[in-house]
Amino acid sequence: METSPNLQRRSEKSHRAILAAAMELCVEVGYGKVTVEAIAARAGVSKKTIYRWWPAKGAVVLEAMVEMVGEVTQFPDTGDIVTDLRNQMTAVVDYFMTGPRATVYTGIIAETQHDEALARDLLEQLLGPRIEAARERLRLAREQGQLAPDADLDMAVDLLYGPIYYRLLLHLGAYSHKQIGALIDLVIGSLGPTRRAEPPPSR
Amino acid sequence: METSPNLQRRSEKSHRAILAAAMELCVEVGYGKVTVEAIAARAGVSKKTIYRWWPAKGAVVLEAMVEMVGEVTQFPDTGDIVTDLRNQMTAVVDYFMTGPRATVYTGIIAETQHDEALARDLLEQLLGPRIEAARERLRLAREQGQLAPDADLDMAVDLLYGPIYYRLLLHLGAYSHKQIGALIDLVIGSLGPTRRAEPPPSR
Amino acid sequence: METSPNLQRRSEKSHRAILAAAMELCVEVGYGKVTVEAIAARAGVSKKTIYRWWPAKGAVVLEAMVEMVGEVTQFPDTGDIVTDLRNQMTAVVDYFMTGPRATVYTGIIAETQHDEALARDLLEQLLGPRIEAARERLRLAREQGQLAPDADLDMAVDLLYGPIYYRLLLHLGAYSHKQIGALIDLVIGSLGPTRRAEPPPSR
Amino acid sequence: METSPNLQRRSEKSHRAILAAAMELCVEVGYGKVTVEAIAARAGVSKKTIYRWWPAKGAVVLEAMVEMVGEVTQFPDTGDIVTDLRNQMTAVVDYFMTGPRATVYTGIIAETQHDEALARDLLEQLLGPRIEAARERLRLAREQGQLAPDADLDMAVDLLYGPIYYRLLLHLGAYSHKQIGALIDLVIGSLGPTRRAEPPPSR
DNA sequence: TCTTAACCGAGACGGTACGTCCTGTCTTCGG
DNA sequence: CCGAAGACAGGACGTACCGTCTCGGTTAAGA
Repeated sequence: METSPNLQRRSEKSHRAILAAAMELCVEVGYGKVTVEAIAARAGVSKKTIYRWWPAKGAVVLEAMVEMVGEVTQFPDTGDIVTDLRNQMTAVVDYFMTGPRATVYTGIIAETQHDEALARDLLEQLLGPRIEAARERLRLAREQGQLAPDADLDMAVDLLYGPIYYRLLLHLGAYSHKQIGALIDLVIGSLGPTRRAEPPPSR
Repeated sequence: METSPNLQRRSEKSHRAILAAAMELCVEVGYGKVTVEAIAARAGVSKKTIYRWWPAKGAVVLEAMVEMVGEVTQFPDTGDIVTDLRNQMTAVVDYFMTGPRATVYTGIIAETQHDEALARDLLEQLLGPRIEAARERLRLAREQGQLAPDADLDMAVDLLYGPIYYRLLLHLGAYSHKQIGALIDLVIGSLGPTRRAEPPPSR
Repeated sequence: METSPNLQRRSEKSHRAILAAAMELCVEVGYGKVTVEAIAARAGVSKKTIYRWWPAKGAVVLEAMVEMVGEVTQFPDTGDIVTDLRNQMTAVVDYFMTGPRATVYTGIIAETQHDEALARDLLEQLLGPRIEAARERLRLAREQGQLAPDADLDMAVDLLYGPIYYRLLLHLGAYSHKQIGALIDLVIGSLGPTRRAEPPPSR
Repeated sequence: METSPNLQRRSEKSHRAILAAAMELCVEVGYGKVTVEAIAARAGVSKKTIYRWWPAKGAVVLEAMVEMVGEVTQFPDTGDIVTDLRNQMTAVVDYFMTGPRATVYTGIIAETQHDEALARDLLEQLLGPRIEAARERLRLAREQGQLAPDADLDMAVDLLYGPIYYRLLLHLGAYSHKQIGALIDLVIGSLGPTRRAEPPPSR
């Protein structure tokens, strides 16, 4: 005995129109200038319909973004950790951090700074899975001896992605493919099975 | 022949009251909920006076922040690069990325995502000088043989600060002092005079 | 096929609250000191709602006034033109030009001096109908032989109402009932069926 | 030994520049859109200087107007009251109630509706003297037997000027020269030495 | 096949803050 | 020491979105 057989009666047409309108507007006028009213107008939808299904603008755009991501950010496993990282990170930078999509992405991240719920969603739906995938790929590499057995995988992820986001969000210019390569070499090198001399023990 | 012989200068009293009010309010209610109106009211100042000297809320708060920074972020040179980095980065994290000031700082960074002028100011007034100081300190260390002679200083800075900002802005939790130490060891280690084995040539 | 089948109509409650608040405030603090903000606050209404339906303060107050006028200014026909004029003009002076309503009325008239649209509305909604009614009553009197067959009705209206508005707006003191009587006697007398001697041809 | 030798140190140059600027601006953009700031800017004068000598915009413009009036509104006595009234009233209508000066004049009158001091000044400086002159001229005519010995001169003035101001301020269209003539004929006729039949006693 | 209840578009609503404008006062500094 | 230049506090302006709330009209499930 279902209590709510058709609770989910949302119109698929409206749903898609809203996501499409949101993404279009973000690209056209920039995330910051997009308003719920404009999305509704563009989608030919009432504001009420948007607020029925999403709590705020950020959530709409996030869903539109998540939908778009698709498999762009997968690690197509070649067996070599450096190659795989290079492929994936290059794709991420090209897709999310360059061109019109960049401002959409940074706009959402900006919004998460004063919207906890959105921060949670961003982490769960977009970031988390990819961080987890990266860690997984690194773990595999470690098992295969491509990394030192005691390599700190969490820090490895931070070292790989941190600089990229840092430069993006602080307006220091996005990384080029070449710089990404150098970054990966450096990070993987320092975690590699043949270790550098221990640094002087520091308190 | 002076071009502007008797320009009336801004009231120092109002100026200080505005900055103080802005910072207080940010701490009390969070950057996102601060409004120009509230700053004006708190400072006992007309809105016009704020708009006369700053283009928007972000600029006011940025100036208040810059004023507060003082010497918190200096590198008190002990001669050892690792110790100095640890001191400085710990101070930065404690000061900017923890407690009530954190949301102020992330709030401003968020605002720069849709305010180019503010982005420029943030870079010039807050970030730039500190990045430059870090690079300078690293250059000195390299000259003193504490880093490999071909160490890429720009990337070093990215590797040191990137993960910290990345975790802050993407809500992954701020670094502990211990993690900062580990990060520095890793980065400096990989750039140290005794090099790790070359990573396998990639691609 | 209806063109606008489901236009949401204005809230009658807000509408009435706004008009009431406007009139109250005018009486309390004087037309000149009433602001749209205050009307909105008093009516428990957002400013937007006022601006949605009226272009400016003057229009709101005018509508409130028009609504209040009711039948105050009718000509209850007794058959005698002098009596009827006296009744009506006395009512007009008492109602519009004395006591708290006076400043409301003069305030609106003042506003029409730099607001063409309001001037039009004042004429159409308040003044015009009453001028027309007066002319109509005079026409009837002329037909009944109470006025000369060639009496200029337009000028008669000007002569009757002109002095009243003139004294009001130029701060010369409102007419007393007695003066109104004398005015009417003079004007109707000069247009009566038994004419005065022609004035000496001039120029 | 004068105690206040230069109490009246106002700069004649500034004074004239202010009045000129005020009048120019009124004509150019309309009384309602003139601001003290604009007058000061146009006159090359500080706002303070304006407020030192006048209480508000209206007073400045009023003085400018008074200065302009000159002898436009005199009654050049020809011996015939109708002719003299026609000359004077025609001049008044042409000068004050037609063309660009009209909106200046109506603007000031509008302002007097919420500025008592200005109302007083208008009466004393502009209106009063002219009303008095008109009454004086009528008194002379009465003494010369051109009016009935018991003619009510105050009401005569109201009847003559009332309709003109009424039509001006209520946007009913200014009187033509011809209408002015008819108006004068009617009013003087009704007060002339050869009286019309008494109107039927009313009430 | 006919309810009937949720969804839908449209957009009015109470709010809040925006950034601008002008007022009338106050301050600075050059002539 | 006057006065231009203009900064200042105050406060209303009219606008823009927010998120909520009616309205009827449409639609699809289930009776």
